[in-house]
Amino acid sequence: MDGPIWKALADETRRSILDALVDGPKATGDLVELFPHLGRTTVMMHLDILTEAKLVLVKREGRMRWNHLNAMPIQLIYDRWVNWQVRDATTLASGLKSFVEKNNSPRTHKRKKAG
Amino acid sequence: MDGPIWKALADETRRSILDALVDGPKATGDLVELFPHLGRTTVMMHLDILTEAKLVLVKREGRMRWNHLNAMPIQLIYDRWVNWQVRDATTLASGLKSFVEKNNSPRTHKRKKAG
DNA sequence: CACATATGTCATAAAAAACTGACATATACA
DNA sequence: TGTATATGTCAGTTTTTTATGACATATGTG
Repeated sequence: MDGPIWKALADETRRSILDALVDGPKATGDLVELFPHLGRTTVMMHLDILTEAKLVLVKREGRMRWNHLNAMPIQLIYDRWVNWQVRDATTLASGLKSFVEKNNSPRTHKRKKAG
Repeated sequence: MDGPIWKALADETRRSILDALVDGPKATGDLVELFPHLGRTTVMMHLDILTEAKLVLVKREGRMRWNHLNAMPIQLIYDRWVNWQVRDATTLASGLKSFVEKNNSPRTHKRKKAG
């Protein structure tokens, strides 16, 4: 249900795009210039993904496409997080807290490093 | 920097694992039983990703591995979100709000549906 | 020790996501 | 109309992620 939001936020480039939109709406071309290492098609694909997640709202003016930030969907994530916090407080009180303090780098088995 | 957290949360199975751990720590085998459509190796891979993101903390007892939820990293995401909210309030006041209300389904160009 | 159990590691296959070039459309403006 | 500009679409490759089977280690118990 909220899957698309998480997927949208999982990519570093897309999070950067959202950051760039915090100061106000930007045209697609303006955004493309912010990512010199990426092609225009790529940036547009990221914008589509953000738009499907409703994190970006699009307004057209002539041949310009203005991309607006929409922070509302993050509310959903926030709600989920609040639930965790409340229940986690209980978990901490019941013994996990001391474990966390004593056992900071548990180091499980190895995983191949990405790249 | 907080990339691993977002990546970890992007997957539905991993979010379910975190939900399952809210009630308290679980052994790896217990978690495997919660996902009958997945193999043990797969669940362990997800646990590794969650552990690297520090969303899950591991405690060993004999041959048992107890996986604990750790909600702390979400605080980082929360902080980022709060900043957005504050600045978004400004954005809304300066005209985006009426746009959002009038223009609910902007519908950009088509993207192939996943699957 | 012999055996069951729980977890750890590795190589590989399948699926999904990221990225791109080439071409298409649509608007502005002389 | 002709041309420049900004965005839209498509087909394809590359990279990353997800998933799994086969085998290894490590612990508990008779």
